[in-house]
Amino acid sequence: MDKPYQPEQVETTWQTRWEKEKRFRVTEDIQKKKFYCLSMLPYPSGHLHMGHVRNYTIGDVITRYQRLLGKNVLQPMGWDAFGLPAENAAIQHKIPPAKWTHENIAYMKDQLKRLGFGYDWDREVTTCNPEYYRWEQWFFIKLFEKGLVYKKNALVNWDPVDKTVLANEQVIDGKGWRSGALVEQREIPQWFLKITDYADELLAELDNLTGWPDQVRTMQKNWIGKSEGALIKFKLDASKENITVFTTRADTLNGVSFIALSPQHALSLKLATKNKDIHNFIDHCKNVSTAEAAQAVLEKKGINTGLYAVHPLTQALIPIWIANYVLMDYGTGAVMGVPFSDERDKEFAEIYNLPIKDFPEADIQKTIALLVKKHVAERKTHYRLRDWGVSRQRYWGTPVPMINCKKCGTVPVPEKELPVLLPPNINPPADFYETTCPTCGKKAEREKDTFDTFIESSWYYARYTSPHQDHAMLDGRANYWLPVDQYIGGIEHAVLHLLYARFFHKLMRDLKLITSDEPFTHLLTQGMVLKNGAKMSKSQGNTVDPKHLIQQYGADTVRLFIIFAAPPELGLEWSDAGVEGASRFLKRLWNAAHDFPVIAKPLPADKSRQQLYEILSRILFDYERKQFNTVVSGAMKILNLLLESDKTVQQEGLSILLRILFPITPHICAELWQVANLGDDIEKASWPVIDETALHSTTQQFIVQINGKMRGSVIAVKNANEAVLQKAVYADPHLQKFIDGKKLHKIIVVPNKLVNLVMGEK
RNA sequence: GCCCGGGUGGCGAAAUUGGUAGACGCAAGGGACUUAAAAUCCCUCGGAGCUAAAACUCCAUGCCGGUUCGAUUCCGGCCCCGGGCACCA
Repeated sequence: MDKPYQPEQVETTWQTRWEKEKRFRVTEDIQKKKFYCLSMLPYPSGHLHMGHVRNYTIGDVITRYQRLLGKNVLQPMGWDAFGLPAENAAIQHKIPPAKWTHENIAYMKDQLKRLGFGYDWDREVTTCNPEYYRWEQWFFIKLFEKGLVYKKNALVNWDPVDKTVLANEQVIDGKGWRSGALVEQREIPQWFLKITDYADELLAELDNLTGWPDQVRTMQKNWIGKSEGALIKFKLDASKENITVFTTRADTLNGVSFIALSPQHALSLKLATKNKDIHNFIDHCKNVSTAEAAQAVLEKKGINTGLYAVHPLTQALIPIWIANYVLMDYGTGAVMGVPFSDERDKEFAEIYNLPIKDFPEADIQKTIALLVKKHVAERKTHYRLRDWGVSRQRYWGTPVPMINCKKCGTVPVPEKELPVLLPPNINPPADFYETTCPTCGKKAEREKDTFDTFIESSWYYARYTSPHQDHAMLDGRANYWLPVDQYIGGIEHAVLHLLYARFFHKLMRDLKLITSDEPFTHLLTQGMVLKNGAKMSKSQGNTVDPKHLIQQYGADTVRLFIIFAAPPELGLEWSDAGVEGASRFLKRLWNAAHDFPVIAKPLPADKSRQQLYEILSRILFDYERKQFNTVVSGAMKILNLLLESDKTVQQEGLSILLRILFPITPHICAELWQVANLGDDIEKASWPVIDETALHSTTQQFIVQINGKMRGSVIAVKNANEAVLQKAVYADPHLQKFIDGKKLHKIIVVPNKLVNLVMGEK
């Protein structure tokens, strides 16, 4: 009687062995080809969810596959540990954010280990530890010294009842999520990184990122949004002032029927001081979240300023309005309203009965050239991309390492005083921020704000390469491992995280910390694991904890199922059904490996062996294109085939089967490799290759189509030509009725696959 | 609203990228084994028509149209679902 398959026992055995042998610890080895495989690090929210399992299983499959190909593979793991949920937990359950975070990390780390992922834990990064964020503070100061950092006023969501700044996520239908109060946009001073200085390079290099999905490259291209247009000046009728608009359609200048200003435009604000109606309108416009999506769906509203601008060509007077759909962040905060050619302008014009002027559209480039010549316009390249606001009015984040001195202004904290540590608790004593100015020595105050957590996730991948380095942000090891060869993470990060990380890489390069231009050469954007049709998230309370599945079926079954359920890039609606099938397959594999005979060297040239290698060649192809779900189907086909095959192929087949499944279900394959007497350690075996002799055959099946419709098939010699195939088709009794009484016009042959006879009436 | 994806049996999906639509699996139904159940094994399984059964025919990849000998795949238009929209991560 066979020994029954007990996953937990098998998995513990192998996990213990791998840990003891430090199997996944790697060092720089110039003799071997390196491969850096990275999965996006998790936010330690409490438990792993199915999205994590999917992400990390894909990463582990690629890692173990590359190891079997003989490469020196680095696969690290860490924790994106700063963020809003820790503060919410602190408020709701009175747990300090640090305690909550570290407990979550301990729990989730256990879960990752239980799933058998091959990480080099020696390189673990936890972003809320001072050893990590001190280098972020150091780096920020370097950028400040280089002039890549500046401070300016910017809008935030303000909850007037709770008296706090709200994240966009915390604004629901324009109201604060806890207080229910109508939010207000409020202007406060904030730090910005000059990502726009890098806009051209970030855009141009997208063309070189051929290992990235086109989808992501397109999204980033559109996000950067480079557009060639013109600045056009409109003189005010009643004064010497001007309004400058940016337009990509200077050729529509003749169709202008109004000028629309953003409510935050300097002229709008100036008018508000004198005119109560305008003041009230601008105030009213503030009652909306700063999120672009919220503003884009607003009903269009405006107010007439009573002022007029002079049309630069016709000298006609054009009314100036303030409109809620004009964004201050884009262009100059003022647009020329051309209802005839622009949908939004048209909608606005219809609401306020502004004229819609008909005019012939002209060539844009020629018109701009002409307008420039007449001194009416100035060529301007504009980017949709805005500088990155990195200040957050929060406790649980990296403190901004700056000091505000009344006399000297803003001064960086001296390098030797880094790191600037977090306050001891969420409501620090008033004197906590008191300090002295490093320049003049007088009393001064430290910055209370912390950094956007996107900063931590913009360079963690580099820090993994230089673990335990206390004297520098990165060291020489970084250039051995970077860039990352394969990055895997959710499609929801297609723009923000991946663009910021690219930006940071270029900043680190320009500060001579690394030499490469881009951080990630290949990117796999895994589809989201959905529950009830929506993204699994803690705030929606629809996460699924894999804990019970692992307990019931074991890690290999969970890994196998999540890989089998859908191709990596597609969304996956979660359902527990189907896990049973994965478990059943592993039991059948277990039993088969115990039953199959050990035979020395038969290698018969039979049909099963040919099929075995046909399936294998497909599997090897699927590994290369990372379509792992069909690797699993292929493995199932091989097992089905072997169970029906002659004993002579069974051991050869099993050896192949275990090796191609090993990256997906490593524990059971390692165990069965020993059981089947194939060796002590499956990782010492080479990756399977195709035996061409097994595939050798002289004949081939050809699909027969008549007028493009499949009507049967014929067997013919390999590489058969038109004449041979025609003869075979005409000789086939089954195909007679499609041929009789018809005239052959044309024969189309797809080599070794198909023949199509195009026929008509005689 | 704007940008990017997706839509194929009851369900997850496949189709080596323009050439056999539905591989592989789940669920379901029937059978074998069993005192019984579980487990396991075998068979059926998109729809309609025609059959005693097979064979065969037609329809079918969100909807409408186009290109092609041939379209799930390419092009145009629409509908629905998901992701992102700069302070969720």
